Amino acid sequence: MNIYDIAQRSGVSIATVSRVLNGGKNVSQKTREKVLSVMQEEAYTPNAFARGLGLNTMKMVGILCTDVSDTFYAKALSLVEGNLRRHGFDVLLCCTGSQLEDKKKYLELLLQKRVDAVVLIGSAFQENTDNSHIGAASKQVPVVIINGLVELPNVYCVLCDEKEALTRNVELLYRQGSRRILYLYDTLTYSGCQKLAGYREGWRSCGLPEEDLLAVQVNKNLEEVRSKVKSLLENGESFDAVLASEDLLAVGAQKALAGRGLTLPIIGFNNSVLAQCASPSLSSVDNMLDTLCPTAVNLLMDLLDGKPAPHKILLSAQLTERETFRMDSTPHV
Amino acid sequence: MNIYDIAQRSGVSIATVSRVLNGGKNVSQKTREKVLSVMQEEAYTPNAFARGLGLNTMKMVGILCTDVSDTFYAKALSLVEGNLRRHGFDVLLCCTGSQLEDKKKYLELLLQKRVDAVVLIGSAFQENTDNSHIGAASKQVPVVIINGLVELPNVYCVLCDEKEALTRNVELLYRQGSRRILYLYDTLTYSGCQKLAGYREGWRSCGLPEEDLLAVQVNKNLEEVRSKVKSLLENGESFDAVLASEDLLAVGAQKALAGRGLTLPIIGFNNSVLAQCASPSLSSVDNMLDTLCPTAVNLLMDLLDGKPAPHKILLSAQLTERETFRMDSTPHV
DNA sequence: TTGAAAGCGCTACCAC
DNA sequence: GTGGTAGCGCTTTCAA
Repeated sequence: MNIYDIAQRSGVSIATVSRVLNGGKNVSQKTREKVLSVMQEEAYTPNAFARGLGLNTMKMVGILCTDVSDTFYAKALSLVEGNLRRHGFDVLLCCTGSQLEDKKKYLELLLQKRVDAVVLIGSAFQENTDNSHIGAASKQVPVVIINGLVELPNVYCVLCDEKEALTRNVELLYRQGSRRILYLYDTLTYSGCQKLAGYREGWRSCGLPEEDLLAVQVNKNLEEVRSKVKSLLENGESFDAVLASEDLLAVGAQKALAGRGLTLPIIGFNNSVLAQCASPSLSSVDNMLDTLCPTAVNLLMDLLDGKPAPHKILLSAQLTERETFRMDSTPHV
Repeated sequence: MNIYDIAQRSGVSIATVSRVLNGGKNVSQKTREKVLSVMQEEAYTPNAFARGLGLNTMKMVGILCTDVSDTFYAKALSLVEGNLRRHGFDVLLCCTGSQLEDKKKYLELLLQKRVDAVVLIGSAFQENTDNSHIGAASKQVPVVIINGLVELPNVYCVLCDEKEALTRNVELLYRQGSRRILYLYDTLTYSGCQKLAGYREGWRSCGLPEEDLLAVQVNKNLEEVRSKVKSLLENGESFDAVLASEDLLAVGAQKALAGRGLTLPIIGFNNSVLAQCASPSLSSVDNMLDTLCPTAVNLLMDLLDGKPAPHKILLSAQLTERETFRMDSTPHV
């Protein structure tokens, strides 16, 4: 069933059917109704490929994400998808993993499908050395990065000030009496670097001795984190509070500490459900996905409408306090 | 840059270019190389819409999911996407929410995009009353349901025997000495009903009195679950073990119990990271997404290749034991 | 092994 | 308001 069939059965030309289909203006009420009723009867659905060919768009946006099974990315994806759909766009999803080669390959794959725009979720898409693929993509369609920063033409970034968040956390703990704050982090993506820089910055602003900085890299795996922190403790490493770049790491640390009967102030990051599930529940930095994502989509819609838009939108984070943070921070270990 | 440009620059016809593009057989080595090199030079990418129009497929599979931000669904999505991509298919993602009207609407939207197949993630897509939309969809493309069961032509289901899993859990706890097992559940989707039935079945097989059945429905929200269980305890409801239809519910119960200084055996469901993050970590039923999803995709690939495939594949679940389950189950309360 | 040409189903421009 | 028709960029059949 195609537009010709509908035209024939309605006794009009395909041009008229096309107008009805697209809400065109120059159609008499009577004709429109007739055509619509025929479409209904025949359960006609216009061919999206043909339409795409003609209009040079299928109203699809490609979303690249390193790992949807990650709680944080999953939430971002959910929000972005919902907002895009509200604007009539479909989402072509592509999970890349963390290998640069794969990210490049999949980005190309997405572009080949002729998406109207690309959204990159997470700063993992911002390489330290080589962002040429993003540059290439942005020559074809607008690129929006959620929580990453790449300064190139036609690339737009909406992100959270994670550096500042970490600085504040350090200062907060300092005011509570902590003097030696362990910082756990996993990857050194742009986001990872920002957080680490924030940790150092806070340390400095509190006037703490630089040689006491205690930043430890771990894999994002609960058991590995737990055993890492456990071994830190066993080796006599001393600290009186814990910050983490990710809730999961905070939970791992908490478990290690609990294993030794310790309760220190711990602050996670991302404010995911993991922080809530921990016992006691963990305070965590909320990086405002709930505003970040709609903002990003709105920005994209402006772009596609040909309106100008800022290349960078920076939101400040917000600390969500829970049980772990309300405790007294008596130095231990 | 289109196929005509490439043809011209290569000194051949578009037919030949097309053959090269599709790995066609009848092209001389020399011609092929020439064309390929021109394509390379011009960074030519065939137009996916035109190709879609000609082939009547863009090699896309639509995935419907009620809520990607849910840990369980996110993992399923991740696995399905990865496996589909491995087979050269792109994924059109659509998050529907739980309203039937929306599910129907989005399913249609997906079909309008002319996807090659539809994958429904979760039994939330199996309504108790009206599955006509699934029937309609299956008349156009194969429908694969992950962890749901709809018996219709061209609908294929890959699922986990959750009923049996719950029955076994009850029996296990019974052998450990539990006599009054609280069962927490949220929705009564197909999956929800199966689990509940399994709980009852286990009760029966243990010869426990039916009037002691203690199944309580709660919302899937940590705080709500916690307060619900807390109020059960306050109202003198007695139980000596907890089963849940979802890890989050188990965690909520655990928190309520901990608030009263109780530690009972608790078994969650889905074996998500939440169960690991809880303290003490929770045993949980693994419903085998890691095998379920690849199996589903392989089945789909067979279908698309015109091979026959079973309409139902049932896998048995597996209990992952953690701290909460290794404790003595001394009856409390 | 290659090329010419007829679709695929739609949009949009131009006439009437 | 309506219809005729030329693309859009590709695949595929048929001839050569």
